[in-house]
Amino acid sequence: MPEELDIYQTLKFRLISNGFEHGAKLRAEVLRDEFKCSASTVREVLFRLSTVGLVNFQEQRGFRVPPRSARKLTELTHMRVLLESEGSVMSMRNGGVPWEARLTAAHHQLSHIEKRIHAQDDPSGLVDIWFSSEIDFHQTLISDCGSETLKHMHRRIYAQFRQQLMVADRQFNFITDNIQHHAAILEAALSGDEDLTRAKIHDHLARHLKGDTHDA
Amino acid sequence: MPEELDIYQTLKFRLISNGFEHGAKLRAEVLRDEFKCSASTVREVLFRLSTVGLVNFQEQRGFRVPPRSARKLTELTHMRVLLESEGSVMSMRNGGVPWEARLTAAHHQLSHIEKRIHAQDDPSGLVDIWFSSEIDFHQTLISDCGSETLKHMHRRIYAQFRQQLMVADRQFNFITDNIQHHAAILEAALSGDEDLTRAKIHDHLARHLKGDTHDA
DNA sequence: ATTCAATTTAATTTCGAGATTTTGGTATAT
DNA sequence: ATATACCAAAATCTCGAAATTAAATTGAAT
Repeated sequence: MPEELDIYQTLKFRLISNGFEHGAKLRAEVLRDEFKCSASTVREVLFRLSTVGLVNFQEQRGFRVPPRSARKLTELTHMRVLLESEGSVMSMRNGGVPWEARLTAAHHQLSHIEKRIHAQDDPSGLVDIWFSSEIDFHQTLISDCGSETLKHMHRRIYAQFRQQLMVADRQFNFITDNIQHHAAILEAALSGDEDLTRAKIHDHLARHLKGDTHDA
Repeated sequence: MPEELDIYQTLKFRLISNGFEHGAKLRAEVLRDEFKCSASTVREVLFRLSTVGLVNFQEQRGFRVPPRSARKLTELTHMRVLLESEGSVMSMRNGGVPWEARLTAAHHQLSHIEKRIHAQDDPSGLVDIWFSSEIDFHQTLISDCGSETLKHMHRRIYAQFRQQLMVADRQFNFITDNIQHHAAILEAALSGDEDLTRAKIHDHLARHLKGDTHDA
């Protein structure tokens, strides 16, 4: 049984959902106890996570959680805009009606969650569902771009973006805007207007592009 | 001594310069003899090369050189156009005169090599120099984009592009076009015309884009 | 008191062997 | 003849300890 995959997934989820402190050291000798395996195994997993950019590795100095950096978040946002815009436009050309159907479905699901969150006082129980729905929508957006390379890069960037973005806003004060943003992206994509779609994707992420004022 | 770095660099160079057959298996137990080290060490190096996308890794099935694929080359070219266009335009805005100076210098060097190649019958001795000059020019193009993330992604993509692109054209029949392309990119960048620069970068790489008419 | 060097401590990297899994071939049954 | 089950060979993965290197501490000198 590739138990290593479990360790990989567990660590990845924890890294993305800020289960570690930014900049914290990841010592294989410590993590071995939690997963009841050898230090070498943890080491390999950490190497693979550095593949995805979720862990920093330095020769002779071990592994660390990437430090929090407003600049990096800006850069990652910029890349997201670039990749998602390009991928969406390509999907609009290649995907056809089946893609529009899947995008509509993904948006319907996301919209449903976001409206529940918006109506609720304590949305903490919906965080995980919202999280995966948000990923799903944005991945569907670029799913028919025809380039595995682009999608692979986007997965990397998105994961790092999540890791950088501390969701301190547990009250989801941004959810009102998000509902409109996502609807606008869907509408633009279905209308076939490429420039408008690019613009709406940019607007959706714009708040992360300037100086950071992204928590409450 | 971090002898592992030597192994990494050696293998990386060999992978990029097509020192292995595409799709070939990379067995740690075999490579250990060449580098006179343990199989585990080679294993780690291969993991790190899979980080850069130069080696494919599959659970329980070891490491392989990525197979040759026309589609992948197209995708990588597309990413190069996307990243280099964006990075160039950002450099044009941020870099100022110092960047223009460095770009001019890089082009001068590259141009010199390419003209020598063009004039010579057997340019095989100039391959390595041309190779590094070409990298340098394209990296200088995006060097002042202000995003380490973008540059990091570009390095990955460029290395994979090189790996995919079998330089079967040992006679450098493309060199005539390349001289004009590179000059056109330089001229456009110095003129400050962003759209023209994007267009020239696209034209330069267009021959690797199959059946896909990219936007202008 | 501060700086620098030597020493001690802690962490990382390397290693080869044993355990696990895949692969390839052979035999048996349908 | 095809398919399935089983077995042997080879490759991969895991492990814990030894070797190497970085970090922390101590101590001496300015």
